[in-house]
Amino acid sequence: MSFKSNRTEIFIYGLSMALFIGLLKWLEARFIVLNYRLDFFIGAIAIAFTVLGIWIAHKLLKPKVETRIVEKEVYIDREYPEEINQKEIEKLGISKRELEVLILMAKGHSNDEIAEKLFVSVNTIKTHTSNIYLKLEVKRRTQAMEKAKRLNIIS
Amino acid sequence: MSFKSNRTEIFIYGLSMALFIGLLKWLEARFIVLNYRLDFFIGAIAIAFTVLGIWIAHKLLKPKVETRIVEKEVYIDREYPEEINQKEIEKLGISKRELEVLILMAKGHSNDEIAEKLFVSVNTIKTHTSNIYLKLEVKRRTQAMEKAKRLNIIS
DNA sequence: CGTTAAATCACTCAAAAGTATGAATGGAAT
DNA sequence: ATTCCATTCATACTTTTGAGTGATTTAACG
Repeated sequence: MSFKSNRTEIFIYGLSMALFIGLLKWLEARFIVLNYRLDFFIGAIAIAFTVLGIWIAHKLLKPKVETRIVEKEVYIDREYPEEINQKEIEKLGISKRELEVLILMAKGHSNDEIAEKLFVSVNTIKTHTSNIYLKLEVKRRTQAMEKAKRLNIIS
Repeated sequence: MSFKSNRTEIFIYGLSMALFIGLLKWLEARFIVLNYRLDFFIGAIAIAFTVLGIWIAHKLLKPKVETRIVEKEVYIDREYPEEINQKEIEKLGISKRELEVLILMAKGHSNDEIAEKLFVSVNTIKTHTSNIYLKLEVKRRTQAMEKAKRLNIIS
């Protein structure tokens, strides 16, 4: 259980305690309920202090912090378009060949055309594209194009 | 104050109450503390039930939730925000709806996703895309993306 | 009122793209 | 020397996309 350091609440609790003790003393001096309704009296105290406990717990308990991440769109006007790309490529672990494929892909070429240009089979291109999608964390070729351009890893 | 519907906790609380009453009865029968240390006895009960109250509050009360919003900056590229070529769109005869489809397409959405976003069927989207390809004089969606961006008809 | 363009949808067939898995090779790093 | 990785390729299967055709509805226009 963790508490906030709220002196006012602690003071109120202490004051309540003092008041209850005072009340008890007064009742004791008067001999009103002590003999006949001791059960009831103690029950009342129990209930009262239970409620007090609930109240102070409610007051003093640290609220659970729920962190909510809100995406804030920040528009940037790029002045140096060719600056970031190489770092991003390395960060994503995109290989030379994959980059070649990515560039041709972004120009709008089909897998067959890319395969022809690079003198390899379509299957190879498919493997490359799949790996590109994994590394770019996308599902489709269009998303790969979009993300690659946004990250400036292609022009 | 709102409670979770946890019967076990309520049962435990009731049991505690019963145990305390039983203890009280036993002490009363024995005449041990009632005369001498009544203050102490009642103080102990107060403290015990305060603790109990804190405990049940901790257990049963819905946790306070403090929402902390953390803004995560998402950088969005906006090189030439206002230079979208309206003339080119008109020249190519691309309609409003086709432009909507083209924009979503360029963001990397599949036909299914676009259909869902625009509340129409996939067949409709296919018709639109086909017409877009005709008007842009391209064969594939990747080429459409490339050409549309090159002509600045999309951002 | 008829024409026209835009938008809607369906259906079929075909091509392209993507998934999953396995495997061979050769170069670089340890 | 052996591990690691990039590159290559294959096969089988699924999903997505595209082509072609036809049809309905609605709103705008003269």
